[in-house]
Amino acid sequence: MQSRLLENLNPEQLAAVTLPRESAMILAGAGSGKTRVLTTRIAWLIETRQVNPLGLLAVTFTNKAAREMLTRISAMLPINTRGMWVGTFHGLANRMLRAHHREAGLPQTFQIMDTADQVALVKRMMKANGVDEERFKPRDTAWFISAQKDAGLRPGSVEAFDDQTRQLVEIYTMYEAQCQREGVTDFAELILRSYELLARNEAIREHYRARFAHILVDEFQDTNRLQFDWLKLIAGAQNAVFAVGDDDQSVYSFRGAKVANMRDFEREFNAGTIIKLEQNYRSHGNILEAANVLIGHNQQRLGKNLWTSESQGEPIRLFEAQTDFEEAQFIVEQVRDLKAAGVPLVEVALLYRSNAQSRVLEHALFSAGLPYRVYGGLRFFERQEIKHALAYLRLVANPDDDAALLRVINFPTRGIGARSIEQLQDTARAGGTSLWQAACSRGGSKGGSPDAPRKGVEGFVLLIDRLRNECAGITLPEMIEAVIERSGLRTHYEAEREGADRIANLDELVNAAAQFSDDPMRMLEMEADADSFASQGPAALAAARQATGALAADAAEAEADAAMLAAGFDDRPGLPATDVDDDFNTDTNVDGGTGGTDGGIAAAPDAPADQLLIQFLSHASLEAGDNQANAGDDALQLMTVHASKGLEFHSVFASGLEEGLFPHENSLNDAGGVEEERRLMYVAVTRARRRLYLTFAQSRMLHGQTRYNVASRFLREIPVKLLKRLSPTYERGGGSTSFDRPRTPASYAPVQVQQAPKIEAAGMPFRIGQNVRHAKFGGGVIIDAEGRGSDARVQVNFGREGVKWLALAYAKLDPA
DNA sequence: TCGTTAACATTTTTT
DNA sequence: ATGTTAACGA
Repeated sequence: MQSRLLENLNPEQLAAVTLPRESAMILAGAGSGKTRVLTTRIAWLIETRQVNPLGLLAVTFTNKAAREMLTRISAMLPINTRGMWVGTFHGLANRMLRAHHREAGLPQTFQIMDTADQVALVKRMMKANGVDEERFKPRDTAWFISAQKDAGLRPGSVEAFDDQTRQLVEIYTMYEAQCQREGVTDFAELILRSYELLARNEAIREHYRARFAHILVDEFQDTNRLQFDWLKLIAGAQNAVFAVGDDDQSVYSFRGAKVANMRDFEREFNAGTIIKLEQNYRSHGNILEAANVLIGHNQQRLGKNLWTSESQGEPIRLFEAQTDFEEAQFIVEQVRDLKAAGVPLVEVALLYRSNAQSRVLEHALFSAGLPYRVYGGLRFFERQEIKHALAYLRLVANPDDDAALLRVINFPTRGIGARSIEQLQDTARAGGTSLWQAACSRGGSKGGSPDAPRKGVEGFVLLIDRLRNECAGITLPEMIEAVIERSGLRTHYEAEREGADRIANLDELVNAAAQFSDDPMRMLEMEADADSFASQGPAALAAARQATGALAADAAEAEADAAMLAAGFDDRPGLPATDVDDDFNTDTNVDGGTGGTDGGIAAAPDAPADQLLIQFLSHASLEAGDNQANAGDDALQLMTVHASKGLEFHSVFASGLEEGLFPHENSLNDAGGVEEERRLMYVAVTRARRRLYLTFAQSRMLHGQTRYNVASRFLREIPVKLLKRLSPTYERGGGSTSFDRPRTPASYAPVQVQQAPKIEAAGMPFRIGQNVRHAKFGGGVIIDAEGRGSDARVQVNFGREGVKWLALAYAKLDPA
């Protein structure tokens, strides 16, 4: 009997879902049902008993994608997804490191820095070691360090041929040592550490290899070198890696993603099969054809052509505006029409290449009273008041966390100035200790009345100690409340003018902690104690339970266990997940185990709240929270093209399609830059189901200056027959005037055209901002002028051909 | 220690 | 234009 799961799959999807246990690459085009294939395969493998839910590993890039996957699996199968290894690279690495922290050389309470923390730490290291901050900017240096880690390189392995690099490596070395001292990691470190753990520890490596017979990877085109190697290591030679990706949607090379990984996959993972999913279920024909032709301009492709059974649909609407302001006006009008026509605003996306472009758009939308939502601002856990509160919590969990200490030692102010901190740092450096230890020894006659609130370092030490004691027997939300009150954060923000929002956010943090505490999905994060027993069948589970006595973990595993039994997954010999040697337990998973010798807080068997705190802090670092303003309402969706990847909308506006902006001028230098920009454009186009607007403006306010741009080359790459010009000022060749605009609705007419700056050359037939045509360079726009009469020269931006100065006496320039 | 001013840079971003 | 950070003076 054929499983119901397989109904309604097309032949390629079906083939992919039901592939035998071997490595395979699924080339899944935009809108081809990629996520469906991935989740259906997981469900199918489980349903047909080819694998135990705990015997597979599914990796994504975002928490959102991981959640989506779990949700869909739950909907397809009556199993408890708790305990399954479905998550992000970072989340899973974190989970592994918590379970084997000793072998990985980390304290169980190790903290994860976000990018800001990382930069701050680099800066501290540079300052402490007298590195010239002019020559090495902390941000760039942090970037360098992450890039090395993403390539799998420790300081010793980085090849440094020049002085500059040598010094960077030196900073990297110091940074690494400091991280180790403090017991903190950064994002890249999680994966690198996890990689090294697997590489060095055969028992652990074999354990996971035996466990994960099936490995599934989403968005493979976004993997970097280290992630690729990590997968290879954990898969081993015998396990199957089911990789799904689309080389045409690779738009993250700037952060280390290697499209080439898709090509290398076949060879290095022994991929037996490559399946292309080319049927698009999302867009109408015209949109898809535009996308196909556009991406066809790229040379570096694996090759894939999307098709649809849908009709051609509407033409793609092209609008050329005089100014960015006018462009925004146009969009407002169109959105109103769409709304009037019954299209929900959440189904309408307004995309742009860079965040700076949202400003004009927002302004127009706001004036028009159209509700909108901007994605990509500050995330919840990145807000300063939240980071402050978390820093106190981090100190409670691990006082050696210098970054946390520095953040809050004088916030709210308690009279600890720069000089006190410097002294602390000297003491710490001299003794090779953390700042906390320095503070304890210095600030510290432990005597005195404990209730007398003291100023200075001593008071701070007292505060943290008191907090830690207080946190011992209470719940996580209570801990956070205690921190907010005791630290003085609440009082501080209450006194601040704009503090109301911050107080609200702090209350929200308590809320989030309460929710987190009883969220079943929390298993996404980790289950440090009993985790590595989980795969080993009921017998090992029982042993683990008995050994640990850790209530939280116990309950969780028991639940998962029960679910397994209910689904009939108990003790089935022969499956990779169950035939792990028992001695693995005693050898490698010592935490909270029989020994009980671990000195860490979390090792105490009766300390579930501490475990919860560690989990919550990981959660805060790994999932920075929603970056969307106010959910719920029917609002227009504003975001960068990058942020739109993976989403789809009824109608899409792709705005600012101008040379220099999209493709972005900074991308023109680096190799493959334009191709990546084109892929980005491809992503933008393929977000639309029914209607697509492409808009650009001849002039745009950027960095306080008016810039004159020419239409993006990508517009020219889209066949004219697919386009409907709502403003004919944009001409492709042809000598006709750019302004033969037919009667437009009044609302489309330019509202207020920015007055072009005066040119000193009186009587010159050209103006700044005017479109011109050159026999050799093609169409362009005048952006500057100088001289007069026979000396007159104009500077023309020809887009693709670059910006050139031309003498009017010689150059054949025609008004276009 | 805190508040003001000057300098500065400004693609894309998840974890 | 704008928002953030570094340096400076009360």
